Amino acid sequence: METAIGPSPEMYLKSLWELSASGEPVGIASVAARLGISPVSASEMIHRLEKRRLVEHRRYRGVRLTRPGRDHARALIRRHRLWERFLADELGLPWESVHDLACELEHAVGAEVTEALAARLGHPRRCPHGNPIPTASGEVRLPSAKPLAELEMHRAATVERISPESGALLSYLAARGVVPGVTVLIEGRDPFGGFLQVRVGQEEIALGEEAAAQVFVAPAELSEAG
Amino acid sequence: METAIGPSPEMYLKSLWELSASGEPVGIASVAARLGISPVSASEMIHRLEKRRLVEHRRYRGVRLTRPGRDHARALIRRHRLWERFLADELGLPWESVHDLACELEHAVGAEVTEALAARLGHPRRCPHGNPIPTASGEVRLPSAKPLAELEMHRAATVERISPESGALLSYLAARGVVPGVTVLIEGRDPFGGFLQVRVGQEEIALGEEAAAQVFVAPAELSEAG
DNA sequence: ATTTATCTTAAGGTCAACCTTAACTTTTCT
DNA sequence: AGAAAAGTTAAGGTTGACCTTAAGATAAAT
Repeated sequence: METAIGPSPEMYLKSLWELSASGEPVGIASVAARLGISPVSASEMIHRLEKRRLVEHRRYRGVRLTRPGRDHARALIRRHRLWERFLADELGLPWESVHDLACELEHAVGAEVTEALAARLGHPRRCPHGNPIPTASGEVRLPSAKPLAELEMHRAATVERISPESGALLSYLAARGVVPGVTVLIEGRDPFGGFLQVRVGQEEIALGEEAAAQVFVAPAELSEAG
Repeated sequence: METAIGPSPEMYLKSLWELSASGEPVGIASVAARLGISPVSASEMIHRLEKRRLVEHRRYRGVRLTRPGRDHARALIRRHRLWERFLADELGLPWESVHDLACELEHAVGAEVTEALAARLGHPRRCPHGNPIPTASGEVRLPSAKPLAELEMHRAATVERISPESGALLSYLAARGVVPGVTVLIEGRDPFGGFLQVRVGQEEIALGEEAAAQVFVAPAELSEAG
C-alpha cells in the first residue's frame, strides 16, 4: 500500500538498513554520523519513525527496523540500485556519479515504476558497484568476498563489489581501473601497512589502505579442486 | 549553474509558465487555484520567488517570470515531458498515469541526467500527450491545432495534443481511443452543445464538451490545394 | 565503584511551506 | 460614482526537519 514517507525519513530507514545488515540494534549516534546531522536531531526523527511503527527503539540500546520498516528500506535500496544501473547502462553516465544521482531518484518513484524499470533492465542482480539488488520479494544475497587488504600475495582475485558507493575514493578507484569484474593481484605490501602494490589488468598501481578497504574481492579458483 | 530550488517553488514556476504562454502577467489567484493552495500562501511564495529574481510582481497586476525564471520553468517542462516519454515508451506505463509519475521525477534530476535521457530517447519533440518538449536551448513550438469542438462537421482531423495532461478526463479519453495521432471526425452535434458525436477510427463515441475542450486537432489537408 | 563515553531529554531557535481570519486597496464592472 | 470582485497585507498558527546548548541517565570500561 505504499505508505508515503518523505525523503528525509527514508534516508534514515536506508541508513539503518545499511548499518545493521543482520538486524542488531544500531546506535543513534552512528545514524546521525552517517547522515551528517546532530544526534539530537536523529533522536527526534527516530521517535517520529517509532510512532509510525517503522523502527523500534530501546533507550540506550539502539534502534532496529521493524518488519515494515525493513521492507521499506529494502525497497528503497532496490530502487536506488536499479536507478544506478539505469543511469550507468542506459544513459551512459559515469560510474562514480550514479550513486549520488540515484539518491534523488529513489525518493521519486513507487513500486509501479520500480518494477517496470526492473523488468526493462532485465532484472539485474547487482548495481554498478557490485552490490546486490534486493529482489521485489525481498531477498538479498551479498556476494561472498573479502577486503582486498586480506588477499594473499600473488593470488589472483576478481573485484566483486565496492562499498560504499560514493565519495572521492570512487573516482580514485575508477581512474585506476578498479571496478567490479576486473582481476587484481597483490604484488607487494608496504611494510608499515600504508599501501599495496596491485596489478589491475595490465597496469600496476599503488593503492592506499583506505581505498583498499573498500574493495571486496573473491579469489579466483586456483585449480580444478572442489 | 543549476541553482537548486525545491520542489515547491519549482511547481510555481511551472504553473506560471503554463498559465502564460505568451508572457502576460498572471493573477496570483489563478496560480493558487492551479496549485490548490490559498491565495495568501501563493502570495507569500511569489514574494520568495521575487527575492530570488525568478519572477516579477506588480501589485494588483500579476506575476511574470523573469528571464532566469522562464529558463528554469522551461527546463522543468522539458524534464517532465522527457520523463513522460521514458515512462510511456521505455517502461510501458499507461498513458494516463505518466504525467503524475513524471511530476515527481522532474524535481529529482538536473541537466546532466536530463540531457543524457534526451539523447537516449532520440531527442523526442513531443510528450505522449502530444505537447511539445522544449529543446535544451529553449525553443518550443506548439503545434497549430484547435479545440475539437471548433472542428467543422464531417471534416477529418488528427488529434495533435491533449491538454491538460492529467485527471479523470484523460482516462476517459484513453478508454475511448482518443490519443494523439488518431483521426477523428465529428458526425453530429448535440443542439444544446452538450456533447459531440465523434468517429474515432472505426468506432463512434459521444464526447462531452468538457472532454472535447481538451482535445486539440489539426484538420487533415483535404486536397491538393496549397 | 567510579569514571568515561555514549545516549537521551529538555528547552529554545530557525526556516520553509503551508493554513485561516480579517482588514484593506485596487481594479473593474454596472 | 458606487459596489463587487480580485488582490494584498497583517497577524497568528501548524508541521517537519533541522540546529545548539545544557543537563541528566545509563552502559561500559577501568
